[in-house]
Amino acid sequence: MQVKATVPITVADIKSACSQCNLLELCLPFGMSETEISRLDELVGTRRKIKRQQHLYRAGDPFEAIYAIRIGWFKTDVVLEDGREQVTGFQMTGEMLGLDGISTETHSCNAVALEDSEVCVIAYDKLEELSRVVLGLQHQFHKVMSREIVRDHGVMMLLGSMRAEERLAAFLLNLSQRLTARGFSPAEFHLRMTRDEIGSYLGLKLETVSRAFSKFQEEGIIAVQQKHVRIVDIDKLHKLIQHPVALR
Amino acid sequence: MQVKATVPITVADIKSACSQCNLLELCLPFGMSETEISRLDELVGTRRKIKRQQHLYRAGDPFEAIYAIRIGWFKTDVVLEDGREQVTGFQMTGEMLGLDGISTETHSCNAVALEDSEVCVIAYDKLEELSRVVLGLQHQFHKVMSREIVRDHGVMMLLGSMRAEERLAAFLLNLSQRLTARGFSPAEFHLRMTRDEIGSYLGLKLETVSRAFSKFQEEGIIAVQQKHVRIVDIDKLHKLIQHPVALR
DNA sequence: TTTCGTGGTTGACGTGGATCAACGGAGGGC
DNA sequence: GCCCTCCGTTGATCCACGTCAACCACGAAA
Repeated sequence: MQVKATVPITVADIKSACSQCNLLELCLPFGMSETEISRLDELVGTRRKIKRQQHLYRAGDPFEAIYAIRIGWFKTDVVLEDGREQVTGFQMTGEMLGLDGISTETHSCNAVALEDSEVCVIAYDKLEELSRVVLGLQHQFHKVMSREIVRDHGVMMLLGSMRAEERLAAFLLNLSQRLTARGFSPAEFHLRMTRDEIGSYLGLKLETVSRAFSKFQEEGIIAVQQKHVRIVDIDKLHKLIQHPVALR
Repeated sequence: MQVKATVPITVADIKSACSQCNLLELCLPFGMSETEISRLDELVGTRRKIKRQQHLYRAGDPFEAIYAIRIGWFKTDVVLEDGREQVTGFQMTGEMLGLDGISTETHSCNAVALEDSEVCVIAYDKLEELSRVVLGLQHQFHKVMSREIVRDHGVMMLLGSMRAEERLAAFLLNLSQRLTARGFSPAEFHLRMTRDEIGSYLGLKLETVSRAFSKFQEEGIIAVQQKHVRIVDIDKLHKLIQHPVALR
C-alpha cells in the first residue's frame, strides 16, 4: 500500500473529516465559510463502511445520527406488511441519509448499500448543538431537508402523472445531472441498481423498465448493455418529458 | 367544521399568537415548555386570510416565510410545462406550509386555499434566529420537516405500489386520523377537495375515484353523498390495505 | 472448464384504470 | 324564483402496463 507523498496520516486527518474532504461543495458544508467548516470537524465522529447489500439502518431502528455518503450508493425503501416494497430514493456521494428518523426518533425506512460504501456518521444531538452556533450549518441543514421535500414532490409528479417512458427518461436525466455535478460523465455511467429496483422506484414492473430501455435504444436515444448506459441523444430524452408522446 | 363561540378579539390576541392559540399540540409549539412558547409570540408577525381558490404562494415566488394553518384547508401542487398537475398534499389546521421554499429560496409548488382560510406568517429568518436560542423550537421545527419527508414516502408507496381502491382507502383513513387528532369525528366529514383533486393526489382519474367511492358504498364500507363522507366500517377499510383484494 | 444462480430481455396475453360520452344534481349569482 | 356552471356518477370501450413464461447473458464457485 503506498501513501501519497510523505504526509504522515495522523489522528487529526481521520477525525477532521469535513475540512479535508473533497466533497465540500456537494455535502452538508456547502456554502459555509472556511472557519465554519473547520468547526464541523468535531461533528463527524466516525466513519462507517457498509458492504454491498447490507443495511445502514432499518425501519424501526432508533434514530441517533444522520449520514453523509462519502463513497458508494444506497437505496432507501419502505415495506408494507404484505411485503410490497417501494424504493423511495437512490442516494450517491455527498447526499444525506437518515433524515426520516428525526420526526419519530425512529427510522421509518431502510437504507441499503448498492455497492461497498462508506458514510460519515453525524450524531444528531451534536448537529443540533453545533447548528446553534455555526450559522451556516443551521441554514445548510435546513436546505438539505427542504431539498429532500422538493425532490419527493418531483417523484410524486413522476409517479402520479407520467407514463412509463417519461418516468424512465426523467430518471436517467436526473442521474446524469447528479453525476455531472460530481465530475463524472453526464452521458455514460453504470447503474448500481437492478431493473427491479428501478421499477420499484418508478412504480413500474421490471419488464416494463426493460422494455422502455430497449425502446430508447431502438430509437437511438441511449445505448444500454445490462447496467451500462450511454446517453446518445439527451435532447430527445428531454423532449420525451416536455412533449409526451400522446397529447392528452 | 364548526366554529367555536365568538370571543372578542383584542390586540393581544392577535399579536400573542402561539401562547394563546388552541392549536398548541398540533402546531409548531408542540412539545415545548410554557416559557419557550411565550418566546414564540414574537415569531408570528402577521396573520393572513386567504379566500377559497386563492393562492397563498405560487411556484417561483421568492421564499420569505413558512405558514401555519390556523383555519381552513389547502392543497399544494406542482405543474409541468405541458399543464399536467400533481397535487402533492392536502393540509389542514395546525399543519405547516412553505417548507419547500427553503432549499432554493424560491417556492417550488403552489399552495391554494380549498376554503376561506387563515394562516400565521412565520418569517423564516426570525425562525432561524429564534431556533438558535429556543431549543425546543429548533428541535420541533426539524421534526416538522422530517415528518413531511416521512409523509412523502408514504405517498410514494401509495402511488407506486397500491391499486386504486387501496389508495382511496389509505386516503380516507389518513383524513380520519388527522381529523380525530383535531377533535373532529373520525367517521364523518366533509371533503374540501373535488374528485379531480383527490384523483390528482392519488394518481388516478376522477372517474376512477368516483367509481371507488361508489364501490365502497355498495360494500357498506362508507356512505357518500357528494363531498359528505361517513365511514361505516373502518375495519374493512383497514383490511383493504393490509389484505389487498388480489394476492400478488 | 462446467454448473449454478441472479438478473435482463422478449413475446403472448390479460386486465385495471384511462378515455370518451351522456346525464344528473348541487349551489351560487342574479 | 331561475339559470348556469361546476361537479359527480355511470356506462361502453380502449390501451398501457402487468402477468406469465421462456430464454439468454454474465459472473462466481467448484
